[in-house]
Amino acid sequence: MGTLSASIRESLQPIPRDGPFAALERFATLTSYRPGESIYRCNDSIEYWYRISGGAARASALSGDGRRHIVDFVFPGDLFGFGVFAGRQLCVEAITADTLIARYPRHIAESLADCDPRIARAIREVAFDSIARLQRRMVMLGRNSALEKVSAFLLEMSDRSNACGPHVVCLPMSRYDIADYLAMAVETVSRTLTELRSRHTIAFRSVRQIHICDRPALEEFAGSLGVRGRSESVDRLRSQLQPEAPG
Amino acid sequence: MGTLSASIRESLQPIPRDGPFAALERFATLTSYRPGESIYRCNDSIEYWYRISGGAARASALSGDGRRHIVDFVFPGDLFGFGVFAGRQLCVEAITADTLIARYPRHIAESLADCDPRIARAIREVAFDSIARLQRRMVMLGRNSALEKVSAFLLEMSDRSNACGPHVVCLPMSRYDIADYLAMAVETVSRTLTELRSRHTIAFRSVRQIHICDRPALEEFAGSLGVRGRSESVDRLRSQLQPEAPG
DNA sequence: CGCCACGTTGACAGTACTCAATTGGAGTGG
DNA sequence: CCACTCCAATTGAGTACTGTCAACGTGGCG
Repeated sequence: MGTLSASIRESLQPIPRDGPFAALERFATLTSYRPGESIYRCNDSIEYWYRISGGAARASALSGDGRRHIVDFVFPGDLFGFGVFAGRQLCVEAITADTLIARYPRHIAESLADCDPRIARAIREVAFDSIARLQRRMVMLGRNSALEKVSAFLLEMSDRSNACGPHVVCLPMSRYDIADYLAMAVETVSRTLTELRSRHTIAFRSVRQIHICDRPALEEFAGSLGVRGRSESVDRLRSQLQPEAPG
Repeated sequence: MGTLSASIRESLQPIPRDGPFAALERFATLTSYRPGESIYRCNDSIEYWYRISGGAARASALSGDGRRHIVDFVFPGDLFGFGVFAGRQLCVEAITADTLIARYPRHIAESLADCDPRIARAIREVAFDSIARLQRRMVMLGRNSALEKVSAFLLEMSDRSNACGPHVVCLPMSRYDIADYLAMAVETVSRTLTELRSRHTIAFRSVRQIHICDRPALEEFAGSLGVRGRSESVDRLRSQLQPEAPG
């Protein structure tokens, strides 16, 4: 755990002092959270936007039958909380020790956006990026194979939580978190990881540190239209099969 | 088909001449599309925002194995195309006859947003709503039961495509579209609808017009945290089971 | 009338979920 | 330092569900 928290501490993203959000930083409130601690509860009033600057957190919703659904993991640099809690059904909890969160009063942020078009534009950018990422995740969730889901998940984590080395993925979350994120049973997650290991696609440095031995194979499993956009492969596919596009 | 297209024509949302988007309407280009026609192809350049004012359309992505994933259905009044096509992996196709689309040049919209904070704010609203809706859909997709997915889908359509009567849902899309939207096989969609009918939860007015006989039962199947937010039931659940929240 | 796409139903197989037991690692107390 | 506990993670066996393949029914349209 010592190594992990050290690597996380190294990945601390300083609150930017320039850029379009600089004016906003004056009104930020910084708070540190312990693992499992709630940053945002389901029925809290929606008065803030958040930016995570260190650690990791999960945004989860409770389903009717008591099932937990993890809607998103957030990593240093990510903004969240704008449209996220419209229905007030989500709560956000810290995953790692020393999760550092900056909180911005919503009405102040809105006012600043009204005055400064650059801020407004930057907020739009962030929102649009969120939409694009959510849609890619939707495609990922739509895959029915466990192998596809887990492979795509590892690739996504490899891109987003870039704490460890080039081919090493640090997973701050538990297997249960992964299961609730991918909408599958914990046992299946575990089994799939084991299978990937036996295929020598990945290797375990520790339980939560995974070495990607064969990234092309992983991308193959995840399907070419994975979480990351790869236009060339999509082009190739589009030429190969024309689904039902009429003139 | 005559009845359907009539009911759709009645649901035509006129382009608003007032409100925050009024200034934008001067630059709108109106186009009508036939069923299956592409409004936006995968690799088109991203130069426009779109507003659908009549009919219905689907936004879909192609997966690596050739599978089609429908990321969203859009109905009259919906705006789309802002962050949607960041990865250029989505294409949008009309579903019904006389699908009417207004197209706004992106750079003009952005400029107007820069000048008028009300427009910028309105765009933010739309984007945030999209995010919230996408997250609710993510939870819906996460359900593993076919009954839950289809029930939640019917409730969502009942709320969004409010063309028909109070308890009647018009489904402009095919069973295949529904299957690709819910990430399940066509046959399972059909079987589940049949099961709901045999339970007397729904009834078929026609193949694409469904009468909801027992809405509470449908909501029960969909799980209380469905596509629509119901705080009270969530509260009840939260008090019943405390998943793993530490102090 | 026949074609075609859509929709439904049936039989079968495969995959993932459930229940259950075991292993492993971290933290605590003797 | 070791035993003990607790929880995460893994593995195993059996079941239920859904996907696949196939056939059939249906409605619109040339």
